[in-house]
Amino acid sequence: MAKPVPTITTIAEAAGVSIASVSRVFNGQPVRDSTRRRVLAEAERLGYVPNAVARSLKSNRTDQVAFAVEDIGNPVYLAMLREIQPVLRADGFRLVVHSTGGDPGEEIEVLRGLGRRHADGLVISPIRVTPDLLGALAQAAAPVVVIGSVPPGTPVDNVRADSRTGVRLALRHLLDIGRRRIGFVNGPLDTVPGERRDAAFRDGMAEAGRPVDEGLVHVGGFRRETGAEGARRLLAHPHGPPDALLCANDLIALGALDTLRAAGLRVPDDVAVVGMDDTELAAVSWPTLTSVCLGSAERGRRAAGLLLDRLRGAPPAAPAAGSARTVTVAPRLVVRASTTGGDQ
Amino acid sequence: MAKPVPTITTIAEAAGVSIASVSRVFNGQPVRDSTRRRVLAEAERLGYVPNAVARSLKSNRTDQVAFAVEDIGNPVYLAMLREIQPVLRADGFRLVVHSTGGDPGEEIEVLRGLGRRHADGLVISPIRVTPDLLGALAQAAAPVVVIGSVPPGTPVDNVRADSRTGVRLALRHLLDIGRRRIGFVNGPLDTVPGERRDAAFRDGMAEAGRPVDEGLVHVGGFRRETGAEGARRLLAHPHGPPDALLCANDLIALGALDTLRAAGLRVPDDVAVVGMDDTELAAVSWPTLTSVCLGSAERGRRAAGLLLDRLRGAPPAAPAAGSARTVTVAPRLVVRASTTGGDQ
DNA sequence: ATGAGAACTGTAAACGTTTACAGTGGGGGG
DNA sequence: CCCCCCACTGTAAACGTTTACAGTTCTCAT
Repeated sequence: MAKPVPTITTIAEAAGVSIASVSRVFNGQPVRDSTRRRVLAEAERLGYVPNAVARSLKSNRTDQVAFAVEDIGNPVYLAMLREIQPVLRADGFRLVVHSTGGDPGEEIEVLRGLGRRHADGLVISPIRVTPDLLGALAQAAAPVVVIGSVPPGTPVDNVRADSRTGVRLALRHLLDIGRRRIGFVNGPLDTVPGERRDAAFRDGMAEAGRPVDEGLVHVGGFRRETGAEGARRLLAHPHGPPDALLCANDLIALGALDTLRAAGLRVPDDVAVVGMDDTELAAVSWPTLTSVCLGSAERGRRAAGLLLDRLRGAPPAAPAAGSARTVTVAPRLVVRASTTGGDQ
Repeated sequence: MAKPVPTITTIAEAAGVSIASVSRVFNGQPVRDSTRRRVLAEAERLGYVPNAVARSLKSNRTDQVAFAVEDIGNPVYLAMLREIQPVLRADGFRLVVHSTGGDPGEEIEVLRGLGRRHADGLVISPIRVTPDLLGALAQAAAPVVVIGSVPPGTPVDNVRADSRTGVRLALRHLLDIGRRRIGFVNGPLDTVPGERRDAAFRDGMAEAGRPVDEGLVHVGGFRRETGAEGARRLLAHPHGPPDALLCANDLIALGALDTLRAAGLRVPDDVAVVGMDDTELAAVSWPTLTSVCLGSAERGRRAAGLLLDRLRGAPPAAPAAGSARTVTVAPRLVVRASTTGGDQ
């Protein structure tokens, strides 16, 4: 009852040709028509399927690309995944997904995996950029594209959002609709996005000539509870609640909406709320959420494109010194009811 | 400037031992301590990393598992993915994700991939079960677990939801809160979930002794627009709008909420709304959405478990005739504001 | 019919491992 | 002091392909 899996040799014998001919048939190389037919017939009859592993061993390609993020459930990373997958697939690559939980150790492990030849390339969006990670990036055994920011000089292609402009867009919008006391609820400052958004908020306020009231700044996680909790704290401000809330992502904004609603404050009449990332949640919440679109989908698409360039180009996998490319995706403010209250 | 990637042979020469010893060092087999140290030192120095492809060729394992769904962006599948990944990872498997767009051809292609040895196993959630697909399932070259229903006798482990009970829970709840004219907005009838939910709705109504008014049944896609459009049609019913709406998934329900709000109807006072799948959207919408949890997360977890059983067990990969296991996950009604209006 | 050349085919080596089997050497019991 | 056994190590074959090279068979012009 042992059913031996047929190999190229099995087929060669059955068809009375050499293994080279069988190989050629399956690689579309020139073969006499009668030979091809015989081989295909036997392959069909015996249920032969070429072994991709053996092929990889010779060709040194796996036709796989890895995608590593903190949590694939995060709508931002999901949006990237949805764009990356079809682009790679069109070029015949399969996608291996790694949810690292944000652990730099695991991220480095994934980078190592490139050396093991698990994948031909990697798109990674590290949430914390440690020196170890940078070291591993520099020595990666296959092309890597980073979604996010890396220090200048890092020899790696990268696609970044422009938080600074994004925050500025949001602040300008809030000022435009007449808000003056603007609160800010952010995620952890030791993450790249957290740190960026903090700096951008302060710069943006300075640009607008508004002092930052530390009593109106709250820092927590990029989670809904942080929004709820931050809003509670800001509402208790001695000078009364702020008239606008800038939240470092949509989840935080949703949490803030919960608190505001519970406190009986009207959005946007009493407090305008702006989120960031423009995830699908923004369109679903009530009121619908004005949000800064940082272009996750586009970042995913661009990253996949950059990676494919390297993958298609001959071996010079790692960017030759100085040839690392940086793409910056422009942010866009998507105005909804939580700041204008009109249409819903 | 060619930097030859070191192989087991390179290390063997550098350390003055045989390749067998190097191999043993990296596989934790008994080796004299001094040997081990020398090998590890050279490996470190030369940056040797074992080649997983070559290893796979010998061992006939890839340490990869594939997960194939229609659209990985769908919250239901995403919930599965989030559970599957850590379970498999704990056993050392990487996850290859396939978004098939619901094309049976692509699904069959993924099944074929098992024969090519792309992966050691597969979790698949086909949205349409065609005869071809069943054939491919029966002949899969590696263990497969189906999330969803397959005809009895199909030699494949599967994990299914219990739509019937789920719908019954929803109907009973709606009846309990005094609703009598219950509308139903469903997805395509030629998909497994669509067909199941339709049957369940009709059975459930029959059980409750309520006739089904076809004017209160709408069929479209599993999309938000279908909900909006279905609600519009049902509102125009000659006897007036229904007092409750059962929607075949949360997206449909959200669309319905949009329409109801636009029409000035109050939810749940005028119309109660129930969704299905209990995705994160349900908790975010306004009013928050009562939804039938069909246990996607648990289905994912169970599926991963079943697959691991097969993967760990010796070669009898395919279930021996009749040993296919079926797990049914119990549904649960999550009551929120869209039917009780209380807490929000 | 013959030869040149094209078109195809076969042989064998290589890809980087794992592992059965056959050494090799040293330590301890007799 | 010898021998046996054990622990370790080395040799070589195998995994299933691709491909350089050499060999074979055609085709066609002469």
